[in-house]
Amino acid sequence: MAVAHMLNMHIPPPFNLAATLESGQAHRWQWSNGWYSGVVHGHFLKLRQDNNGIEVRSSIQDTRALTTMLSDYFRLGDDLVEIYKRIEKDSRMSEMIKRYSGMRILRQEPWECLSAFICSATSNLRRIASNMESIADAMGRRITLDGVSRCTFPSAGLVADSGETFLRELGLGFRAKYLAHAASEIARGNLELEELRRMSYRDARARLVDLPGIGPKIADCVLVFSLDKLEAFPIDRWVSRAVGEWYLDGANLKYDEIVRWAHEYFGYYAGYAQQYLFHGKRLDGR
DNA sequence: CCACGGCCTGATTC
DNA sequence: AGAATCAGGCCGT
Repeated sequence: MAVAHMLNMHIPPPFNLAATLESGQAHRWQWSNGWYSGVVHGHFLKLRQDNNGIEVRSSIQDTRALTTMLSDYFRLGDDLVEIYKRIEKDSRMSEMIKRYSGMRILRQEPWECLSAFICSATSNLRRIASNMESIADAMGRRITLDGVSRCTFPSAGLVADSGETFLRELGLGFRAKYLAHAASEIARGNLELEELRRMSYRDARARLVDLPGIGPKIADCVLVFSLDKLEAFPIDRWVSRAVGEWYLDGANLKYDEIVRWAHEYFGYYAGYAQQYLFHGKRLDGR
């Protein structure tokens, strides 16, 4: 068995690993004995926050490559202090920022992110994670670290080859058709997710919404959590409640009207504002 | 354009 | 206990 390599990586405060990994944006992190374990870019990683940043255990010996990968994944280029200044428009947001200070938006792999949010329709975090794990276990490549094994998330080509029926058997329900279709579009070369990264928010979103089973909410999630569109403002039931109760006094606005409001009110970093509203409202419950 | 039922399925609620 | 209800939506009518 391969030996685990260790790395201590400095991350300037504020940084909150737990809030970042458990705020519903990524779906394959598991907590056990003080460590978060997950698979990023085909590598099995274990992470633990310490005073200086994070401790990392992995099979990667090239510390420079690992540091670059994590810096990209955690979007360390985003200056949280500056972002807070821009979105802290009121005491409510101030409270959320204080409570979850250091929660970052991740830069996930687009295909995996798209898959997760296709699975998210009328589902819940536990089941989304279960679906993602089933897909990985069925088609991914098995990798081991510290005696534990996980699987990489399979390529769109592999998922396309597996087919809708197989995905249904994995428990995706009506979402199986949508995931199979998206996988097929990518495998055939009709859709290149990395191209969306270079497009404007509007154009990239229009391209995603074009796919069956992908509406504005799922598109916005993929755009903000994997394609660098920090102005995307996904509105699920929690964000809808938060905005309705805290800002719009129950006004019955439609999805894109709320998005427009969010852009005017929070500005470019509306996506970050959304993450704090979502996390806060969801943990408060009901 | 708007409203509403239906969709898979597993956990939770009644 | 067994049946409704509800989950980080979207589609078709």
